[in-house]
Amino acid sequence: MARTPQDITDAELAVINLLWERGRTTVRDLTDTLYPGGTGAHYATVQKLLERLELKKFVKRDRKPWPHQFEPKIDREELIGRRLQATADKLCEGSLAPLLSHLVKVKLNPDQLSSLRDLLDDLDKEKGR
Amino acid sequence: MARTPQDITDAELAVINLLWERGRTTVRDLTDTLYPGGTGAHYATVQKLLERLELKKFVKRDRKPWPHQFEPKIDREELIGRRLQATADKLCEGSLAPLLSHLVKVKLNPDQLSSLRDLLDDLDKEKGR
DNA sequence: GACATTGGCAGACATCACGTCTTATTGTAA
DNA sequence: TTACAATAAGACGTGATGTCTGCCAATGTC
Repeated sequence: MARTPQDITDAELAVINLLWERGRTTVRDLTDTLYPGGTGAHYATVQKLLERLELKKFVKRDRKPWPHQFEPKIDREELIGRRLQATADKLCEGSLAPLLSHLVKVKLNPDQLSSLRDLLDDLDKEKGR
Repeated sequence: MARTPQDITDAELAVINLLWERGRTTVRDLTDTLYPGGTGAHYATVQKLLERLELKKFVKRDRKPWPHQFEPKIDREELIGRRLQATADKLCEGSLAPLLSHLVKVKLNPDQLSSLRDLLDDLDKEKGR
């Protein structure tokens, strides 16, 4: 049985998290934040993670400026959707309904339930327009 | 950055999936279904997967009968919840709300939305009782 | 009871994912 | 051109994961 690689690994996630904050920045900036007082090795690590993220199309690299500028090509919302779908694929034959029903029945408290209801109402209004 | 091992791996999931169907059964039965006409090696593989699942408390082994009987200690629902929480922990600081809002806003079609509404109504009725 | 068959157990093993680091090359600014 | 920073390419160690071998224990058959 073949192993399924992660879309975005934990270390990669740390990088892209920062990218989501910064929007667009350099390896140097990311490294200095992720590893304050870090060595050249740390810098190379971040570089490698960005390289892999670029390969997987989760990050866009602008090679025009020097040094290169990086920005996320996926936002947190999309990643959430991707992970949810992956969970549904593995556990529910692709159907999202079981995820939803589990959230509603087991994981949500009354407050969250009521804001969910509000959210549904808002959507209805939009649709009605 | 330490890697986070899977709760249940893909190969293990194949086994526990079958366990969910059978409820309670033997290695032999699982192996014959998973690897029709399989060899002794396949049998040992299933055995090892079960051993690891037992270690991780996802499967219970009854050593009284011969051969041993296995049954799941976690059901699909619980595993879904676990995966959802893991996603929330990694992407939303543990909060489930973003998952929910993504599902509602992006992944669900009108039919699914309306059955979600029904589900909420049902829950309300139960609460009212 | 001796034997054949099946199951259990312990551990070896190969592969790959992942995080990290080294080294060499290239570009930039002074 | 010299010094320095960034890029590029790849090596490396560890551990997760899936698989398999080999040996012993339990069971059933004659």
